[in-house]
Parts: sequence; C-alpha cells; structure tokens
Amino acid sequence: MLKVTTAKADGRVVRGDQTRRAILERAAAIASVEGLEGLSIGRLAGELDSSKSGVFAHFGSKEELQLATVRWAREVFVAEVITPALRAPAGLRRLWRLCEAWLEYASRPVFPGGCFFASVAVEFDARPGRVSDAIAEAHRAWQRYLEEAVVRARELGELTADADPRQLAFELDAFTRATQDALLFEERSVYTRARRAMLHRLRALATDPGLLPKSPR
Amino acid sequence: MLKVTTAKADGRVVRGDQTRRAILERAAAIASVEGLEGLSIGRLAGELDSSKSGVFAHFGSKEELQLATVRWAREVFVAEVITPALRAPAGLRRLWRLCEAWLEYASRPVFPGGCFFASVAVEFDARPGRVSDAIAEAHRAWQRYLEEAVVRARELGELTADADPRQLAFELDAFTRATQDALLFEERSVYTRARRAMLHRLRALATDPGLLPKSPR
DNA sequence: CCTACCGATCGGTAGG
DNA sequence: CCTACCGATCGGTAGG
Repeated sequence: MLKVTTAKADGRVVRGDQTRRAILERAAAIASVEGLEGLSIGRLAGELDSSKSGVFAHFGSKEELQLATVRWAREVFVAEVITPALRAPAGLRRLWRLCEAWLEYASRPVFPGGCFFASVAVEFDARPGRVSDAIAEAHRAWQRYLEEAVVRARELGELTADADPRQLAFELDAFTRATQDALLFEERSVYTRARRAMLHRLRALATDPGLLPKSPR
Repeated sequence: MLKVTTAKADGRVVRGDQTRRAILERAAAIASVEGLEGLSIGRLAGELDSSKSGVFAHFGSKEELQLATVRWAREVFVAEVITPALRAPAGLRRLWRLCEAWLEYASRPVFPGGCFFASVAVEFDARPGRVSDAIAEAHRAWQRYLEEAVVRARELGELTADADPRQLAFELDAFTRATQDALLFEERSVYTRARRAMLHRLRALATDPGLLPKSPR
C-alpha cells in the first residue's frame, strides 16, 4: 500500500499509463493491417524498443491485450467520428455529418489499415470468444447510433415518416464499409462513390434537401 | 518422361489431382474463417489425416498454397453465382439473379466463414504481394461483371439511361458485403435487409419494374 | 507420400 | 521493467 503511494509520488504510475497508451496506439495500428491475431507481443516490443515481457506485463495475456486494443480503438473512433458530428445541429444535418466524419476518419486514414473495426470485424466474425464479443458490441453500438440519428431526424420532420431507421442505417453502414476497397485497389475514388451513394439515399428521404450539401463532391 | 507416363497409366496422377482438390477444398473453408495467413500447413495436414510434408509437396511453398486456394475459391464462386445467373435472360433479370445468387451463396453458406473473398480481401487489403494481387484481381473481376450486367440492362432499355453502371455496381456490391455481419451477430435478418436494399435501388432505375420480384421477401 | 529434423517465432513464466 | 528460459508450432528441408 505504501509502495503504491510512493509509486504515485515519484511518477511511476503516470509513466506506466503513458507507456500503456503508447503500446495500445501501436497495437491498434498494427492490428488494422495484420489483424488482432497477427498482432504479436514480440513484434510490438521490437517496434517500441522494449522487451517482450515489458509489454506483456501491462496486460497479462494476449487476449487482454486484444481486448484493451479494441477498447482503445473504440475511444479513437468516438473522438474522430461521434464527437465531431455532435457539433452539427441534431437531425438530418447531424446524421450527414456522421457519414462525412466516417469518410474522413477512414480516408485520412486514422489507422493505416483503414477502419479498425471494418478490419477486425471480418477477422473475428466466425470465431467465438470475448474478443469477438467486444468487436460485435462496438460494431452494434455504431449501427445503433446511426439508427438513432435517423430516428431523431424523422422526429424533427427532416426525414419522411416512411424512412425505416434500421434499414437506412444498414444501407449507410454498407457504403462506409465498402470504402475498404480503397486500400486493396489503391484507388481513392471509392470514397467519392460512397459519399454520392449516401447523399443520394438521404436526399430521397429528406423533407428539405437544402439541409444537405448541394453537389456530390 | 517414361515415369510420368507410367504414373498416368496406374492412376497416380489422377489420385494426385483428387488429393489436391481435397486439400484446396479444406484450405478454402479454413481460410474463410481463419484467413489465408491463419491457414497453416500443419493444421491442414492434421484435418486431412495426412503429413505436413505430404500437403507441402503439392504446392512447394505457403504462398503457392495461398494462391492455389484463391484460384479454387474463384472457381467455386463462378459455379455458385455466375453460372446460375446465366440461366436468366440477359438484362435486368440476369442482373437481379446475380444479386440473388450472391445472397444464396453467402447465406447457405458455401464457405463456413461467409464469402471467401469478403474475408480475405479485408485481410490482405493493406499487404503487398502476389496473394494480395490475386485477391484484388478476383474482386475487381466480380465488380466488373456486375457493372457489365448493368450496362447490358441499360442497352436493352430495361434500366433508365441515367443509371451510372460503375456507381450502381458499387452500391450493389456494398450491400452484398455488408451481409458479412450475419456471422458476427448471428442474425440472418441482414440478408433480408440487403435484398430489400438491392431491390429498392433497382426498382427506382427500372423502366419495367415487372421484371423484378413483386414483394420484398 | 513418409519420418525426422532445422531455425525462427509464438504466448507465457521464473526470478530478479 | 529486464534476461533467460519453457513447450508448442510455424514454414521449410533432407533423405528415403
């Protein structure tokens, strides 16, 4: 107990947290390219100029490292996509900003392998276990968030009453994920294509298309 | 040379081909779940009650095994999706059969991990090399095939002139791939959702909606 | 096709 | 946080 206090006092806990964050940042980047199974503790240590056991000690098992990486990526996703969209007024404009923020997040790219969740969701979709569950939960949360944004836009009368929130969220999500091809083909035009598809779909259901951008970029 | 002839005569080459096909069938099934990197020669041998070197000898390297598996999966895809659609008359009906055959292929499922190409395309999208190239080429061929089906339907006057083939192919392909969620969430309703999305999109562009199925199933 | 092996790397542990 | 190690498994080879 005294030791913990001492550790805090001399900054060791703070340094430990910074190291942990540095590990997770690198882990998420690697996993977006190589997958969460392809992510190895030895390689991670090598890239961070640390020892294997030094990395290992922060998590206790590979599965815990994977789970912590999923949680970290989720925080990045919220900061990059959800938070920026909250600056737009609720309703259709926020729904659109959500779509646009996703495109920016995927195309910048924030993770070198494109959207972290698009990559690992496919990797774990046919595997059982806690990591798969955590990925599925994060993915579902994003789809629910999109769906709720549709519901809100409809409540505000900015989408027609016959817009099916679950169906529309599915379609918008499908367009975002299809942009993963940009990496495989090294062709960025797919982001424009996704943007056009989303805009076209929303325009058809909008009561006031003026709330959406004018031209397909 | 004489030896080769003898081998043919006593059926060894035929048996070799059968073994090779059995290996590739299993390899494609494993890879759709674990990925083409997660596919190991040792595990493959174990599942086939063979020895590691017995499997290895058929391909010479892991990369050649991966390439042969991609070619095999491509043949399966053609037999399951392209060939059935050719029974429909050219134009909008064939385009629709193509979409429907894809849904059946993915949902049956032909591969335990869903669509083989949807799985490995994401796995290899940020990696260089021959395997990635082969996957990209197969994926592109499917998109081109969809696009050509759109062009043909438009030439026959069954789709309006303003239907953009590349854009429409992108959107239909996006809906097919979003069905991969069915495995992650263990929820088959996503196939119905994809079907509805495709049908809705095609109806809006069809000059005679009577060529498409009446009700969204 | 087999057994028997190679060096490298994996996740994880012991002891400090 | 480190070095040094464990058994298991990887892709690949030798020799038959």
